[in-house]
Amino acid sequence: MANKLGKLSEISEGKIRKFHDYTRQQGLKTTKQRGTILDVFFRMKGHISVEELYDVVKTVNPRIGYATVYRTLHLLVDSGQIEERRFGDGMSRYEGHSEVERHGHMICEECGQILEFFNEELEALQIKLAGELEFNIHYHRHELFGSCMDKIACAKRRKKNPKLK
Amino acid sequence: MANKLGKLSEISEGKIRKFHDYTRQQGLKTTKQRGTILDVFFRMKGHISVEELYDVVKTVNPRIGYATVYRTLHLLVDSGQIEERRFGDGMSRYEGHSEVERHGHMICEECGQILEFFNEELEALQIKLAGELEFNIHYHRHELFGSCMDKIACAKRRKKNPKLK
DNA sequence: ATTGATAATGATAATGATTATTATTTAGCG
DNA sequence: CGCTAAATAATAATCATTATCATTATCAAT
Repeated sequence: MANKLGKLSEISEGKIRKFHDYTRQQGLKTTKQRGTILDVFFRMKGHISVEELYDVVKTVNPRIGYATVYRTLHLLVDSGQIEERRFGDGMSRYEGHSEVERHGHMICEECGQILEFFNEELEALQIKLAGELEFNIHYHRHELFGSCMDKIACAKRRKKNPKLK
Repeated sequence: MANKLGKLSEISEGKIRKFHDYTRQQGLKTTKQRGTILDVFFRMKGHISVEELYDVVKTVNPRIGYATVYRTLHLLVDSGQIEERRFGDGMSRYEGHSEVERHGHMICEECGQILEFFNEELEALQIKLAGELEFNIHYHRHELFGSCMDKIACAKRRKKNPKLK
């Protein structure tokens, strides 16, 4: 199932394996459609919307429906292999390649670029603050909205992304 | 226009005044409906959804429409007097009583309670991290999802909030 | 390999929050 | 008072996401 997208990384292969462990354990079935969707998803990079994924999936198998893409992404989230994000552009985005477990995002409001950041000190501080209010953190969301300074690349990306306001 | 909601705070009165400054400056008109909506909104506390606000507004003036509530909230945001938040429960929530400019939220997944937190060190750290990636922050969103430890109150709130999953 | 129970699929309708439309009413200035 | 632009209320439209349902595919047991 080689295609013009990047090759599957070790990490991705591990995630696909864990996904299959999960579905088997849940008594769910293995299907070609899910195989295709997983394969495509894990070759893409970044924070992928359902539409973006579907568009590529269609090029591999045009008979796969939108609903199946949704369902498979939900299963991937349930199985813990990917994460759902909402950055306020009106749709969910999914990421499967977190370099680190917990990280934040900087979202450029000009061009839509998404940078990731992680900092130990920040993590510790959050836990400390939660503790002070007797709060137990399951997961967090930390997003900085603003503008990236890479103005040339920024303008280029903007052109490719006409949906941006 | 006294009702069973709390009384208008100094801060709220200031915000209402600034709102009127804004609309006048923009050449917009003053209407009874907006007056009612402002009055109700600023007597409520917490992170208010359109539906919650509309339900109370209706009790004051049942002839006010849903769309007017939306429009007025947008105007309030545009004028800088309140902030729009999305916590992932599928709808926008608005807050007008930030004790501090920038703060984060801890959201209890059990009962829906929303706590606010603020920390100087955290703010400084964010700016530093953004600087390292040459990113200029306009605003941020920092949310910790988890469980509050106040289990008795938690269960009570849960009962009042049947929409929670 | 065949069968049977059940999960998965694909097409499409439904949902629900938000936004746009439009005919009518109202505010605010001269 | 009368005019003009803005605001309102009711409702239709939008758009991402979910639910529905008839059909098809998987897979364990035979």
